[in-house]
Amino acid sequence: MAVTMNDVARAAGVSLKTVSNVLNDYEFIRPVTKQKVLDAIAELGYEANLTARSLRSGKTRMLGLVLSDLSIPYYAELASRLMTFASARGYRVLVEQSGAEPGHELSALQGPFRQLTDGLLFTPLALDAGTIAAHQGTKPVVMLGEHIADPRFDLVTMKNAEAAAAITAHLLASGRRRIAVLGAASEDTTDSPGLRLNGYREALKTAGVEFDPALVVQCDWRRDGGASAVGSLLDDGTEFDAVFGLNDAIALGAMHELLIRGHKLPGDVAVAGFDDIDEARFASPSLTTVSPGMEEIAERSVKLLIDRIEGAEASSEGLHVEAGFELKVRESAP
Amino acid sequence: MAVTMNDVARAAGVSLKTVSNVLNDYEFIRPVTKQKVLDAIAELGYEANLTARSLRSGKTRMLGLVLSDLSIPYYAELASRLMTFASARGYRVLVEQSGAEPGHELSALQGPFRQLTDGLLFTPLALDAGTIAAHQGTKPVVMLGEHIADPRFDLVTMKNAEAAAAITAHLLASGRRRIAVLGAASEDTTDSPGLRLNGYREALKTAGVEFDPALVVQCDWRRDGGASAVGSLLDDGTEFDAVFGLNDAIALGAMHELLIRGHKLPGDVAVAGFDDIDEARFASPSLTTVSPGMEEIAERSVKLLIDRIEGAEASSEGLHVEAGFELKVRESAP
DNA sequence: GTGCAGGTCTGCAACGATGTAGCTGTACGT
DNA sequence: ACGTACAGCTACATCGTTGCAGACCTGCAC
Repeated sequence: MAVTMNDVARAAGVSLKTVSNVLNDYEFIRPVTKQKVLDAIAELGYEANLTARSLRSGKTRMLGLVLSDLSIPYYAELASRLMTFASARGYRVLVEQSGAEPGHELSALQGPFRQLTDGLLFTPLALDAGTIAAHQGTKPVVMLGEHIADPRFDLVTMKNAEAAAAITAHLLASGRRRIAVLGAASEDTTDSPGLRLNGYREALKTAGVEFDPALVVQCDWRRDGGASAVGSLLDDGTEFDAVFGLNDAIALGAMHELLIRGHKLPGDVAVAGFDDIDEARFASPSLTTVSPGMEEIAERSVKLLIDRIEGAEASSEGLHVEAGFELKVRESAP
Repeated sequence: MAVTMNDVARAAGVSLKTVSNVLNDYEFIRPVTKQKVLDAIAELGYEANLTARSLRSGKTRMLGLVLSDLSIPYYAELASRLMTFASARGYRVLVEQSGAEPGHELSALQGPFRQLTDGLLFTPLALDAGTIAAHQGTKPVVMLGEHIADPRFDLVTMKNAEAAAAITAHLLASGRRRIAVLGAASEDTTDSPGLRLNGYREALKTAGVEFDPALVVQCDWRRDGGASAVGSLLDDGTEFDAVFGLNDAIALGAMHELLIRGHKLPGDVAVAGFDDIDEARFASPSLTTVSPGMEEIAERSVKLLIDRIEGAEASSEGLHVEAGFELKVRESAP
């Protein structure tokens, strides 16, 4: 059996509660008493039982992180950083994979997972704002990403439209005029595909270049999505001199397909992505992309969530945070 | 306040303990009583308090996963699969990043993290077997990877030597004779660099090709490690017609550097890796590598650990499991 | 009719911590 | 000298569940 507070109390010759008070930094304890307790703790090798503490206090000191799949590099890198920041504030992160399925997202929001955590970092991909609002419960939730931009929720996101516009402007500045966009989804402008597409169109308008719907291709946000999307453009005979993948995976997949089919990069086609995942730097050619400030997103979302949990952030409105972005010009689109 | 068992008991007109018995599938309950309880649970929307259950039962139904860094693709993919398998058996996975630092590994082994989990999936990178044995405590631990091959521990690993030999043999079969090895560390043959290097040497011996120490280069197991390692070979003027990166990241980094310096792949140099991470398929050229059976590793390690936790696996000896591997021949070394 | 087995259910204690209330003793103002 | 304030500590209840022991009932054997 493990050492309990009771054992410590007996060894130190004080009451159970005094041990608890020492551990919780209660103000009014004589130094001599405190020392007796600390000595007893050290001698017995006592460690607080976190489960018991959770039961009594109602806090677990864990943050829930809901994302679709940890094997997606963007999420893996984000999770890693979130854990680091959470750890610095004395919290752990418990990850739940939703597979982007509404049922899983909902059960992460309401089910036992929720009980285990004091607050949620939530990347909603399948649920809409109304459903989330109806089931979010009383513990704090911070939204990550931009699928949900609703004043009711706290949200930490990136400057999707501005960054997409900046990278499009970069392609235009290098003389490209027919820029294919891969990965667009609906015309919905509240999610990241929509916002990025919007940024692209804004940049075209600013440059006075006409928008051509034939250059916009839907595809999965994965490498094979990008590969087949650019493949279909080539097969259709659609002309283009640049490709903007709405994320790096798409761009890398497209680059791969273009190289296989014998196109020269960036000579024939310039390629740009979005996210600045690690491998963008090491692709051949290295991928021009935009870094959406993941470090900042991780830091600020953890801070916001913990402040909500601990009551330090009391505003009743949802706070919206947008991290800064940075253009990363590399070989694929100099 | 949340609904408790007491509320359910009152609503169903039975005792607290009967509700508990229903939830725990106690054998001797009349169907009619069980139904009353289930109805009350449904009506009140009762959900068991996991913290209280943990305190009472001493089980958390969480598995600890200790790895160096979740942003490393291999670990991210492994973690994702482990979570899926654990979830199928009703367990969650709590991840701890050690940064491969001995202090962090040790605290994951002994500290509060351990309390929160019923068993540990441990990737030891910095600690030696003796230290681990001295601090592993009483809860089950399953080692992942090959840093520790000690009969005292359960171990799930891959066929490092055999797989490395197979891929080396493949390079030899295609006519390559001077195969550089990137990522070797010490001469230690118990860790993965050592085992893979050994497999390489075995394959050379079998083919009657002499081993040349000049072709073995130490480097970090990352893309930039591979890039600078192959760079130093080129700078030194060492001749080689193939590169075997001891993992895919090294191989991809090397490939990148070779392409930048104008070498033709696989014409001038064939490149092979190890791990079959997702991006190996999508690199240009796509990377020949060996798949170490990650799916199998994930499945069997979770099964072994949970069987230990639940007492289904009682052998007192450490069990050693080796997953099968599969050669993935692609463009970089056809 | 009594004894026994065992199905069905109940009550109490316990897991290990924290919250609340209250009990002392000293310092201080008047 | 006495009341008050508060530092410093203790005792007890409590969080929501499960383990243990036993009560009660029914059916069957003798």
